[in-house]
Amino acid sequence: MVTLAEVAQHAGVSASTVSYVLSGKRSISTTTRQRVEQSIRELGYHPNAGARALASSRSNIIALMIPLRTDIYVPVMMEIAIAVATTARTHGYDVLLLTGEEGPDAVRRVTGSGLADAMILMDVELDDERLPLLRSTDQPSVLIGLPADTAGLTCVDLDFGATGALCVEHLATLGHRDVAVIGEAPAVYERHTGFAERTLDGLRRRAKELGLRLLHRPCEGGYDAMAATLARILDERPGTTGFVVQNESAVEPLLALLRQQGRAVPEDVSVVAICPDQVAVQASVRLTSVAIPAQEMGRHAVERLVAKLEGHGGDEVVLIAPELTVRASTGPAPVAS
Amino acid sequence: MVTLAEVAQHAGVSASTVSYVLSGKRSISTTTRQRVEQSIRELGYHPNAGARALASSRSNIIALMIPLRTDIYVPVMMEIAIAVATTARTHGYDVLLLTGEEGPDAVRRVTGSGLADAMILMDVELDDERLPLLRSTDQPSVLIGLPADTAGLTCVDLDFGATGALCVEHLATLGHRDVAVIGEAPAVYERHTGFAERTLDGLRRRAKELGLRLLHRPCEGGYDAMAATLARILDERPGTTGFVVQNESAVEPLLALLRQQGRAVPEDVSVVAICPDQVAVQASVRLTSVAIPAQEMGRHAVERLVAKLEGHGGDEVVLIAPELTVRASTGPAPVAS
DNA sequence: AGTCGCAGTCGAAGCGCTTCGACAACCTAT
DNA sequence: ATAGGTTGTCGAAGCGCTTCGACTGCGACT
Repeated sequence: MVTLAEVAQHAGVSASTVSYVLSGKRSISTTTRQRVEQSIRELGYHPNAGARALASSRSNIIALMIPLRTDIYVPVMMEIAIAVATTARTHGYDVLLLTGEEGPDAVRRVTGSGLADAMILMDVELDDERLPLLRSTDQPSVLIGLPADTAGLTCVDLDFGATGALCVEHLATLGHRDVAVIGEAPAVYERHTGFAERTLDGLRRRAKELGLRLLHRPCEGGYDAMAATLARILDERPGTTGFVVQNESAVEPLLALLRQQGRAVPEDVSVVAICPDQVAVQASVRLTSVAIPAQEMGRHAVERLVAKLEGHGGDEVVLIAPELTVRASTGPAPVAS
Repeated sequence: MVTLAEVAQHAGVSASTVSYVLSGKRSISTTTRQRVEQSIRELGYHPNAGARALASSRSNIIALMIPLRTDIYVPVMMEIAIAVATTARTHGYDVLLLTGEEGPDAVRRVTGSGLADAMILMDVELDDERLPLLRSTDQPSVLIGLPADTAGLTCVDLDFGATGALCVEHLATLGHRDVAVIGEAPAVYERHTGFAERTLDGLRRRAKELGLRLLHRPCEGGYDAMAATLARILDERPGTTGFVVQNESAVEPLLALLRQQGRAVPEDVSVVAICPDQVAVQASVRLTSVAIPAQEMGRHAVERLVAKLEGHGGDEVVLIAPELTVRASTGPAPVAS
């Protein structure tokens, strides 16, 4: 284990000089710098993270708290996590992975121990139990998702309200009057996850403004659940010609079921999905969709956080504007019979 | 920020005593222990991670290196990552998330800086470029996946060879003679990912032993790719009645296409999948499958690693025995026409 | 009664780094 | 020529913890 002192000795300078070469916090003559860098390379020196953290009270670690539930919107979470990790690296930070399991205790532990300099929370509920703690510490943090009360918090999220509105608008423009919403699993609404409720809000509001009839049904993923849900919808509103789907794992089952019932997409019914682009493209019908910009969300979150850590940039809510991409699953409403 | 010294003063003991109360490395009288614990609670003390790491040269952090590619077997990776994180916590470790992006450099950085005490590598290729480094440091590590040469390494993986064999056996028992394998994307084979090649090996070997004809085709996920692949297979081997699928995102497209072509599952053709149970259960036909035990793999990996860190347990290859669950997608081969 | 061992506690020496103040050497302006 | 400012370097003081050796009583041996 090579230490700073050894590098210093090897280069014939003092330890502090080596430190300044590394941090760039004081000017160093070119010759000295080069000599030191040379020694660092020759000796294969790596600064010790613990010592650094102790002396500077900065760990250069960002904690990322991901939801424990592995059953829901997994690819999105994964993509965000990876985007966070890679973006963090470009700013010189590493990422500590926390699962929701510990709940608020994890927040306490991490802030208390100085393990991480800051944290990013995912899967934020409207009235999340971690928020009071977060507000009470001076630990910089960013939420991915939008709680009910954003006062004193920095949040990054897709504008799900606008997303809902956009879906309705698209279907309305095509002449659809009866629209069904296939939502997330009931559990997601029960724990008041912001994005699901906001989407629904946006859908309802815009539908009302445009005079559409809207039927919302939560739906577990999978074929059987989707079959039951679809049957109920068509029973209640036989004239439904437009679908908005906000549950990745219901998309393919829905398409299969529609096909099976002889309803052609997009000739007879139109389907708009809210999902990552990859899902939309890989489906059996290329889906008109509003993308969930997972990477962008992860990147933004880290960038806000780094800004905070560097002193500039305060609390702020970043809502990413939704974009609807028209593909092959939506078309004009069939002429009413 | 409360320090050890403050706790010590508050409790009327020396700093070292507090330290020993915390670590349990020396015996402490019950009364002293209680007094110290009381002070810790009252002051809300949290040991400083950096100081601890510096003094003890142990960070209590495990690094987890996940593949950067988000396009492939994502849910499995996510599930493993979460299992690693939660299992690590139960042993008092936190998890640092590294993406494959940095490659071998990440290994160097982490071992060099003492940031982590040990590491877990996922998505190991047969001839992985990180292995030489791993062998040359004394940093404990565990691989999830199996490289070509396991000498001096600890590995945890599903026994993919046996998995392949098991799939073939099941189909053979049902009387199928012509079996097609829908494999992972070509890129997966090109970079010599162990699990894909081993599965193929197992499939081929057992098929040969049992006298089956086997046709292997790599396949990108998604509907279009699957359509093209299926067409080629049926063109080349019209008598194919058994399918083994090892690409989650090809499963549903395959089922849809078969249905569309009037081939009933399981009456006309049987399908065996290699995928997490959740996928098998949620598919439009409940799939006979060999489960990928993601959680178990993550848990095992951490437990091996902790054993190593505590000094017992050396290098070892843990191959998890595959289990095939019969569901609704396989049945007797149709009588030959 | 004297000795040994052990449980329980303390003091002090670091762990490897950052950072502050000091200082020497040099370069301008006056 | 001198005061003042820069620039580059160094020494030393920690950061908060762990851990080693040493010390003090005490009960259990001979």
